[in-house]
Amino acid sequence: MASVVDGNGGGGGGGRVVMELSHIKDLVRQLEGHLGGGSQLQAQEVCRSLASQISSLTERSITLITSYYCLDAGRKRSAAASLLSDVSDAPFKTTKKRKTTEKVKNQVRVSSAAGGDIPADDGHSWRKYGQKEILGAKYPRSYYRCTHRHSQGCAATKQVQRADEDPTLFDVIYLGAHTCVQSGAVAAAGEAATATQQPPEHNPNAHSLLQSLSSSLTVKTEGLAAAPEPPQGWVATTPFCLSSTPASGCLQAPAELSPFSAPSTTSENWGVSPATSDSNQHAAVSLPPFEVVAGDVEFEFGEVVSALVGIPDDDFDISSFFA
DNA sequence: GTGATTTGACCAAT
DNA sequence: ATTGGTCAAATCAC
Repeated sequence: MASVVDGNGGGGGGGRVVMELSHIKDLVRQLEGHLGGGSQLQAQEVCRSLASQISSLTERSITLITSYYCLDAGRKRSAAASLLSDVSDAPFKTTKKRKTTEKVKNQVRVSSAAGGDIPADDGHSWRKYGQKEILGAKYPRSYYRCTHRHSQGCAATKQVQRADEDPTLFDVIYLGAHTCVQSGAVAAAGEAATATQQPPEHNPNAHSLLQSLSSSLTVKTEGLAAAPEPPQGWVATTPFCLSSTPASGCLQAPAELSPFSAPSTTSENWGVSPATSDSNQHAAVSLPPFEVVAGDVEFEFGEVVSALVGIPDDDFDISSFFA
């Protein structure tokens, strides 16, 4: 989370955001402590109070981040706009034109599935259409497009490249948003996802995911303020598993790595693990800490969430996710 | 037979 | 000229 602000520490808002979020973390801890403890009426009152504080603190943090972007000569702001932009107006073209910009770009690092040669399933079906040796990289880059490209005109593509420093890790760059309707994965994300649809110009899959998230997440912000910068410009990132079949080896984040966790610096903190078959009906949807990289600009969950859902970040009230 | 993968070629951006 | 992204024919797997 701290990475959303200047790494050089010069940003006036950066430290404050960290402080605010640390405060939120403490409040959430208190909230957890009151859950299930004490008399019900008393606990309810305390929880309500804490939730209110969390809500206002998150809004303040968002304000700080927003003002930070405004101050930054519009660079990150424009990148954010790019992230929010509609990708449907940039469909795959019939030419072999190289596409470099103006596309939703979501960069994550994933571990190989069960230690194998391929990245863990991300819940979508992909078809490989190319492979290329990349200058300066040990391993070739593979190019995938959505299987439903022709049947449904889905323009989503992804690039997978084995990390130089750790062959068991893959850098995956998702380009474009899925416009296809996948049976299974997203559909299983919850009935709520179908109840309220966002306008088609925004990513419906992401919205489904986020709705699931909002109903299933547990808030923990362990070690938030002390989170050091990640190596090589990567913030520990993991794909969000949309798979409805947990046994298929989808990434499952430990509880302490909820979406609101601080980015961890080691990939060992997340990865492939069998989903437990407990009573948690949301177990199939796991959202480890993730960060979106748009161009060379990084975004954290608030902005990412607003971007994915399609709500302008100025209007986005992240406190709703705590409700 | 059908669909996925491989791989060399093509083309645009830099 | 170099590099990266895509195409499409050939090949493979089921």
